[in-house]
Amino acid sequence: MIPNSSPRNTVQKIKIIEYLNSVKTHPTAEQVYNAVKKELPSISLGTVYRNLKLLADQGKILKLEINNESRFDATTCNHQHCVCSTCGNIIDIDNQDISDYALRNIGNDFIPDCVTIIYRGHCRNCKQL
Amino acid sequence: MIPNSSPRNTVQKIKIIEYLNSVKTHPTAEQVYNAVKKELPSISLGTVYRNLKLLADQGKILKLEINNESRFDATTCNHQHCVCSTCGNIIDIDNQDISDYALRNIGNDFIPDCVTIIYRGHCRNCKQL
DNA sequence: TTATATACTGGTAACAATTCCTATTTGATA
DNA sequence: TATCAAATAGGAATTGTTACCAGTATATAA
Repeated sequence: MIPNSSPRNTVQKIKIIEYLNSVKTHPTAEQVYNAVKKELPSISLGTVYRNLKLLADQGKILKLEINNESRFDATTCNHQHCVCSTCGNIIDIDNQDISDYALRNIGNDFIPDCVTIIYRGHCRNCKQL
Repeated sequence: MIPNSSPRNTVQKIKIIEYLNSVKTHPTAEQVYNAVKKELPSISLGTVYRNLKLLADQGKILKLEINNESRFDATTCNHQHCVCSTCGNIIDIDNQDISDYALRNIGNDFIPDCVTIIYRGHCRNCKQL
């Protein structure tokens, strides 16, 4: 008998993915927890963390590290992020050329799997002077 | 009388910068603390954190966020970093073209101050199959 | 269907990185 | 030098994250 080792589609996991797919923001684990809790009041924070880690390891979601906390994104293709120093919002940039250029020109010292590009500056709304 | 509000060159701050200038690694706050402590046994971890944050805010050092912890780098010009998924080492890439390309092609939605580029993959030593 | 193995869960404790607090010290000005 | 705000040491508190474990629920096969 072959041991059952396939991942399971639990309600918790499904709701977490559904939530991430429904938002354009880049929620923290805590924010995912609070959102999913509305539909699944008994879900625990640990389960949210466990599933977010699982999904990120499988490449199904993206994990960003900004200001010493993790943020999650259901859009996994190589896109870029901008962090506004004034309002703190995170804006997506969708320019495959930038990632491609970065991956192509890295040289021979390192064999990259992927590249994370994070801009810091100001969004249009917060543009100053 | 004008209040004294200029930043002070404390021994602690100076030793922290000196240490960062002396290494090619990308030490964590804890590692900076342990290193500076050898010369300044009474320095506190809080002081290290405060100064690292201060220096990063002033643009005098670079703060990287890798695997949920901060790492610091005295080289502030736009260079790139590679994190080896196997050995965990961080390797510098010094290719201004990549940062320039990323900054030039960002479009009009965001006005960037700087760009952080982090590759994940494998270094030469850990290259597999 | 039902039985079964086991992946996953909730709850909570533990942990590690970072920030905060307060009395004390120190560096730059006058 | 005397002054005094800025910076410090030390430690407690906070925060984000992971680990643990006994109980639960899902996917497979009969």
